[in-house]
Order: sequence, then C-alpha cells, then structure tokens
Amino acid sequence: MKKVFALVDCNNFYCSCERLFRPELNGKPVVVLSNNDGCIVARSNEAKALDIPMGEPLFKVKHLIARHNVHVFSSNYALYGDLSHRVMDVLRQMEPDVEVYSIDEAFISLPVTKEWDRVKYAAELREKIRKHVGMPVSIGIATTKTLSKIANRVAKKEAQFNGVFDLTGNNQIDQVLGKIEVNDVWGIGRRSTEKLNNRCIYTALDLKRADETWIRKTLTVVGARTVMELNGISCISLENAPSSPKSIITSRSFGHPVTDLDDLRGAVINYVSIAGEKLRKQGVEADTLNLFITTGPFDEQARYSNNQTITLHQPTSSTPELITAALQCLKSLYKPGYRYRKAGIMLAGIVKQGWKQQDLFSLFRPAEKEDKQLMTALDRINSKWGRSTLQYGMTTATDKPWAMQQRRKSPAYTTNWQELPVAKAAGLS
DNA sequence: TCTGGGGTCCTAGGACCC
DNA sequence: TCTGGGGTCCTAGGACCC
Repeated sequence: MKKVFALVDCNNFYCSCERLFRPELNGKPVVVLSNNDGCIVARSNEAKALDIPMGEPLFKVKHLIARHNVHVFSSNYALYGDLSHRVMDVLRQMEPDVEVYSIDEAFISLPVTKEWDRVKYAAELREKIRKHVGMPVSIGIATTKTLSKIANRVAKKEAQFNGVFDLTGNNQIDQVLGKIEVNDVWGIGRRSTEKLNNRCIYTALDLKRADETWIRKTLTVVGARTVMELNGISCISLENAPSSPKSIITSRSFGHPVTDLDDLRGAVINYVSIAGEKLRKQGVEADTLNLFITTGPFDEQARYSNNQTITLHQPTSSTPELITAALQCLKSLYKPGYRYRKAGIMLAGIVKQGWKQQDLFSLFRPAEKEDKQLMTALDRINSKWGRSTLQYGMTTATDKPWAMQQRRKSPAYTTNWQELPVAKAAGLS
C-alpha cells in the first residue's frame, strides 16, 4: 500500500515541558538554557517575539530577560526525556510504524486511501497527545520526509490550520514552497545556503527546480536527494527499527576552568562512567576510545586542544577498563599551565554485546565475568538511587571545579519521588 | 566574568595491496 | 630522463541535524 509521511513535532519542546508543571507561565516568555547555563537553546513563542535568538549566550541578552521578565530555566534532561517517552508511547498506541527522529519529533506513515481523512485523523492524534501528556504538537503530512518537514512548519506558523497541515495532493505545493526560504529546507545548512544564494536560488521552489548536475557537483549526493524529495520522489524511508549507535560521546564544558591534573582526572572518570552506562544500557560494547581536552575556543591567549585514540584489545563495556584507557590518554595529553574548559570521550568500534570475536588471550581473563556482574550491580544501584550514588575513586572530591552550573533548574517532577509536584486543592489547608 | 552536547553521513587523500 | 592501473581501507575534516 502506498503511504505518506507525517511528521509529529512538539512545539517549543523544552519550554512546553517546563510549563506543564508551571501553568501560570502559559502566555509568558520562557527560555531554557544549555549546560552550565550558557546559551539559549529553547524559546517559547513569546520569547521568540522578543527577538531573543536561538543559541545566543545568556549574558548577551540579560537586558532583554530583565526588561520583559522572561522566565529562565536550566536544562532538565531527566524531565524532557521522560515526557518525550510519554509522547512517543501515545504515538505507538495509535500507529504501528513510528520513527523517533529526535527527543521532540517522530515520523509516522499513514495509508493513502480515498476515504481516509488524514487531516481529521491527525487532529485526533494531536488532541490525544494534548490530553494524555499535556504536550502541544504540530503535524505536517506529505509524500516525502523533506516535504513533511515543510508541511509541519506551515502547521506551526499559520494559526488557521490548527496545528495540522496536509501537503499531499495539494495543488498549491509550489505556492507553499515559494514562501519557504532555502535555508529552512531540511538538509540545507549555512554553507549550502551561501552557495545556493550565489546562484540565485533563494526559496525551496528555486531549489526544487535547480539544475541536477550542478546540485550533484556542488552539494553532493546529499543535496541531490533533497532536490528529489522536494519533487515528491521519496528517497529517505521510515526507519522504525532502532539500530545500534556508531559512536557514543560524553563531553562537557566545565563549570569553572580547570588547571590541575587531578581535577581533570575527576572529570574524565565521571564522563567515562556516564559513557559506560550508555553502552550497557544499549547492550553494546566498544573497542576504540578517544579522549580530548581543550582550553576552549574563546580563550585568547594560551590555547591548547589535543586528542588521543586508544584501540582496546577487545570490545568492552566495563567502566574500569575504559577508565584505565582514558587515564592513559589523559596522561600523555595533559600539559600544565593551561586553563582547560572542556573534555570529552568518544567511544567507537561498537558491536552488539556477545557478537565480538574472542581473541587469543580471552581464555586467560576469568575476571571478565566478575566485571560484568559488578557493572550490573552498579547500574542497578545508580538507576534506583541516582547516578552519583556509586562512583569510581577520585570522583568524590568535594571540590569539583568542572561540575556543571545549573542555577535555575526545575524539579525532576516525573522521575524522582522526592520532587513530585504537589496538588493543592482550593479551600483546603 | 559569562559562549551546549550528541549524533550521522559524505568526500578527499594517503597508505597499502596486487 | 623515463615511472601503470586498479582496488580497498582508514582517517580527518566538512556539513548537517536536533
């Protein structure tokens, strides 16, 4: 059966999450910050109307925040992740094929039949998510993923469509595309926009009609695919089976600059522990570890960044093994006298647990099994009592200059018993 | 003073092989 | 002085996404 795509996208997701438990903030400007309360990463419509740009460092818009009484939140990923799951669960109840594309978006496919009133169905879906989770979403429908992204944009921006816009069989497609700037097309970023503008391609419609050979040469096969999708030829299919990741990264900017090797060690051990947990959660192992440390791009004098890769003898998901490798990298990378601002590790060469090839010496490693049991116990305890309950040595120093700054974090309303919201009934005391 | 984090895919170029 | 032609694999870097 022929199918069409629908993109379900939460409106201003992080801001909507914060408002869910603070309904008095509806209609008021709200922003959510990146780690360390550095940049604006989400804005409510009211905040967008104040011309607070996406990605802007907080200190540059302090005056706007103060003048318009904008409500500011540190990021609270435990809350956002949990609400995301709830939205996706509602979708899965209604639809067999769901591709979770990001924390706040999912593609689904809808059958094409004459009787099928797609807009009406999508409106029901939207209402169900609002009712069950409290999350406002917009839905765009079209024959390709790229077009459904555009349809979603229209659904979100133009109030008369009530959050659902169908571009399928719409004889106004070109008229819609003519109003979309080319840099707002999915897959067209800053660099490509420059090249396209130089060739007088300014809108999605211009891009749809662009010369294929030139596109192929200038924007590679990726750009050529985008053009085909704009022409209604579906090249990007629905991926509803989750696959193992190709890499896992854990990196953080430090709350304060770090100069001391011991402090760096603490940060690295912490990040490796998080990455190891991610591996085990996904049931995979990695055989390549890359560590990087850097003074950061804004340090005028004394800049230093470097990274090192270690290939392990065997894929592993054991935190102590990974820590050993990471500290070995750190030892050779560290140079005294610099103010480090960020560090991170990347795990690659990822295979499913148990799929790895045994090496010649694996017979002589009876400790492996014990290690696994230890990791299972560790994960269980930390999942029940919080990530920092059990930690590897050197991470418990009371003074952690690298620790994240989060001054305006909302409670973990939905994932921590101690922080559940309390309902107060009027008239009771 | 203060500037996010986590991913994927593609291409070019080098090393190496026969 | 002249110096093949093909192929694979790996890595670094670029571009993009949310």
